[in-house]
Amino acid sequence: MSITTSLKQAASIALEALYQYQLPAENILINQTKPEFKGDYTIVLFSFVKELKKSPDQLGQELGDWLMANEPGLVSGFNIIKGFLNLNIADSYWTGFLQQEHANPQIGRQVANGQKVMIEYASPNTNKPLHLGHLRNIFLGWSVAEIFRACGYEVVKTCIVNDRGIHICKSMITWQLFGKNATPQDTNTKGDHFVGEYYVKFNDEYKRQVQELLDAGSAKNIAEKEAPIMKAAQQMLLGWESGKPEVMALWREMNEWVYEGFDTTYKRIGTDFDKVYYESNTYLLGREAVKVGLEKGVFFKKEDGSVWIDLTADGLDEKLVMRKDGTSVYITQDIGLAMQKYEQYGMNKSIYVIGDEQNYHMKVLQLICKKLHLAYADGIYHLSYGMVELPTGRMKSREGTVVDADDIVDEMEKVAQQKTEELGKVKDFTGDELTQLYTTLGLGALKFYLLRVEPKKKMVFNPEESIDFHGFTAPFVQYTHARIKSVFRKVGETTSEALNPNSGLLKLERDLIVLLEQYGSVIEQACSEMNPSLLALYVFNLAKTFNSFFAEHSIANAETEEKKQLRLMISQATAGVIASGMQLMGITVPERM
RNA sequence: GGUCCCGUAGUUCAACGGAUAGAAUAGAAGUUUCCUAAACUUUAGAUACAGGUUCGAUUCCUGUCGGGACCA
Repeated sequence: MSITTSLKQAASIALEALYQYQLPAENILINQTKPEFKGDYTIVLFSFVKELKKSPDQLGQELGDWLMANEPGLVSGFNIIKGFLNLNIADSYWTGFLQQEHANPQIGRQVANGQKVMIEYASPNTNKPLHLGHLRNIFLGWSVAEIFRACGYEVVKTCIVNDRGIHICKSMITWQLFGKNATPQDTNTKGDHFVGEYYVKFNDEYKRQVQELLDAGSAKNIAEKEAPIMKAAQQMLLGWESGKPEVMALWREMNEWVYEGFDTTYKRIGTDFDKVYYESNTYLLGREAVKVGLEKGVFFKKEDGSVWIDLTADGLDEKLVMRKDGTSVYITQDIGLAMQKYEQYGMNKSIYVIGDEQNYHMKVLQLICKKLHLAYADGIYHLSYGMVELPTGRMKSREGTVVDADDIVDEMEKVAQQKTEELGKVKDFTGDELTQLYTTLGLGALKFYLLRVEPKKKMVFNPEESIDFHGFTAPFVQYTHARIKSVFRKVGETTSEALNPNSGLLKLERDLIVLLEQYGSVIEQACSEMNPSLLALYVFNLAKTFNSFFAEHSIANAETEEKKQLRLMISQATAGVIASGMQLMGITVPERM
């Protein structure tokens, strides 16, 4: 149990014992004591000072006395300033914690809880390569999956591939017209980039044709409709829908190229999926749901035969769920897929990592599932994240400002290489070791950069800042880990001797143990908020505090053997928690750098 | 027209309604006979505006101004 939980429970019992006042432990507010005051944790008294009709000073004194008398293993002293009861936690508590946890690889993690969570992320279209926005999505999805696992959940990672529709037909028709049977292999191009080029070319050609028609005197809306290449793409979509063999063959081949490209990128950035859904298989789903909804009276039919749901009572509007020609719309497919996922996996929670432009859509999806009384409706969560913008504003494909995923990873690794060579600390590494280090540092920096901001907030990707490996970055944290490992290589391991609980702790030693003790709570909070940025913040603070400690106190030449052991244990625990916390963000840490 | 999100140091990010609003970068000044200076120490700098709720508001409510997303 965490120290704050223990303190809350103790305080709750104290209030009952002293004043017969019942206050659930979770309603007691405990903060970390501000550095300018004496103490480790602080109980904020204001919330019950009024109820108990006592002065904050008197209340604090009585509560403090009670805690000292009844929880001597926890509380060793206290002081009261205004309505704040500052508690000193006993040194023996901290040394006991350190003794027990310093070598525990499972530190902060929870045992299996029997719950299953599904996380859907990445979810690309197959007409163009992945970009920076996908990376934020993928890193978030992966990290949240790891965090749930650390909290005892069984995790299923999924991806829905948007592999059908007009967008892919655009690439297909352009390849047919201009591709001269070229392939990714014989042009030595990554498959997803290869197909993406034809998508770009489609737009260029389309624009050209529209202009041609405008010049010939067509009205704008006519020209946009009549451009031959657009009509051809639409023809192709019809061909796909009716299953024309030559269209299907081309579609399969081009998608295959894209998947090869995606797989290369996924592998490189260290991500994968347990189950991949393809929209070409799922886009007809959901019709059953429409039928059920009509029977239950959740949906209604208009005269033209289209089916709707009225959400005006929930502050939304009327939503179309099936067109008059009987074809389903996105929301219908999503309901259908949600049903299929649940049938296959029976998960307790289903998390969708999708950009915030879909907030409305996801709200509607969940609401409809609730109204249909689907078993898993309450388990649906939209992990909504904000757009990644450039300092110049939004990325726009038309203006060529989209940051390609492969390019940015290349760039980051190049910077890692350059900085490593400048410092020259690992000249004895083999080529493979160096390559691995550049990936660890470059990719780590990128992941950290994208994860350190709260997901729901939009963020600015500043290329210059992103390649800065100082301050609030992965390499800073990784460096701390490498330093600790270096100490152990030189000084040796910790002994199994028990720490003396009464030898006293210096401020920075104590600060570090206090931080280490918080790790489990941080994971828990990151899980309940689905927010990896909390971990980024935490490991950074831990590394920073360790660096101060490292500069201030010697480990190898500690004043006594006892101190040396204490500091080795602190170091070992710090390295372990850094590695563990970074792993939850999909970031590895080096032994040397 | 309707719904939703966001405005914090020059910049990028923090702060369950809690103490003197924290970091990082950029700026200024320092630290290497000693465990990795990708580090450490010191310094200066911010809550868009106007009301309200209360012991206390960056946080909650109302309005204004600015930015963004979505629905039709």
